[in-house]
Amino acid sequence: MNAINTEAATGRQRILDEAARLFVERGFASTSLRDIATACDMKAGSLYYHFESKNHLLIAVLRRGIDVMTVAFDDASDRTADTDGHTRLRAHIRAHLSALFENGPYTAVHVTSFRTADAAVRDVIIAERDDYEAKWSQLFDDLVMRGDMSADVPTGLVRLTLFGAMNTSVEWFDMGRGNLDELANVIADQYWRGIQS
Amino acid sequence: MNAINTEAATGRQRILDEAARLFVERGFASTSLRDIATACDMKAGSLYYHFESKNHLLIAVLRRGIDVMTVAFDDASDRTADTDGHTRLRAHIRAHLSALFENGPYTAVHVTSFRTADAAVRDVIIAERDDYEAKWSQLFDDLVMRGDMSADVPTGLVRLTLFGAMNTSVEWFDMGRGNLDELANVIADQYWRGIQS
DNA sequence: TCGACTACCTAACGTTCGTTAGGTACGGTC
DNA sequence: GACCGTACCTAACGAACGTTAGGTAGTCGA
Repeated sequence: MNAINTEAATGRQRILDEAARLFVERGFASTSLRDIATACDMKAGSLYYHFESKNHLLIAVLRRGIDVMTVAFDDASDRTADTDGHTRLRAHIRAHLSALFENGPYTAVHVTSFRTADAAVRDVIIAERDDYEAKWSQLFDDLVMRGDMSADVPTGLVRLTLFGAMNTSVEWFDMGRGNLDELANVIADQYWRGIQS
Repeated sequence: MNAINTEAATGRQRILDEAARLFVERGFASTSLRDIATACDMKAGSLYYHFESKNHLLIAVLRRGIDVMTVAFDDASDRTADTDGHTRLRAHIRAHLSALFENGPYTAVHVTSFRTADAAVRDVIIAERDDYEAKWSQLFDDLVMRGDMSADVPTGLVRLTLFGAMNTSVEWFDMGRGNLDELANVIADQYWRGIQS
């Protein structure tokens, strides 16, 4: 499947892995096809056997990022659909963080390289990514409907700030030092209860 | 001073303005010195009269971004130091958003171009930017000390997620459509009270 | 009137980039 | 053993990049 093995894959999969890693590390524009090829023990021209351009490679990486996010979200929904609001929110936050840190660098590329991608790339990806954001909208709507969440809350804006809070963690969170469960709890508690005493 | 005039400045100031705007719009790596020069009605080589390299230009832009943030923060502190916790938090959130949207694109460059900047650039800037983050840490410490904020809250993590929530707004907030006061209120309420019913 | 200084321009340098055309080694199939 | 598709490599193209050396108009105090 999309298993992240202990050691590197080969061929097309290897290219996707290394490209995603480098896009997150240095940004899309600062990563050359020669950089990616070298990381795969290949030459730059060889990448064109698998991808017709650098932009199409980026599209493939972003697509996989959406897949990873979506699978994680749906899994969280399956596990917590019948629980209380706080538990559901925390599970979905944990799932998004999992997509960012535990299933390859694909989802993180959305955070670091989507904004400055060519309009042609963004147009292709936006529609697919909107489906993921719609899942979050539905989650918030459901929380309001069930009375778990205050109806006064502007769910659209809160959802956007929550994305910001989660996504920016790729800039400072260190999987080696920090604990992802703990981070998910902090964000969930903060969004649920607030920080006032 | 650093006034943002109705129309473009000249010389060095003009270069900084256009460079910051383009860095936010396309990203640092995707903005060429020829792009910046053209926006200033200049030629690429002329930029070297004012800046010794593209990286030094980025440093100058980032420095100004820190200035803008810091001035906004201190101003908010002066105005609300003696008020309640919620008011203080909202004022500082509003100040940060003001730095991002109302005082030129300088601060926004930190969000979009700092992460992928050369290590040499980051090293120069990090120390100066740490001072700004320390101001936020002190604010949180003070809120806890005065009993406004729960002592259970991990202020370090919450501060990082708050930065994420605020900063990512440069990707979706539209000054023409949205209201910055309203956005500041939403974020402040959410962080203070939470979203639970 | 004269240098000196400021603020640019011109033209080019060497490098790196995405991309392409044509070639090659190799495993499987008939 | 001829053939073929797969998965690469080699070598080069033109374009764009950051950067530099040297030139030039305008301003200004002496």
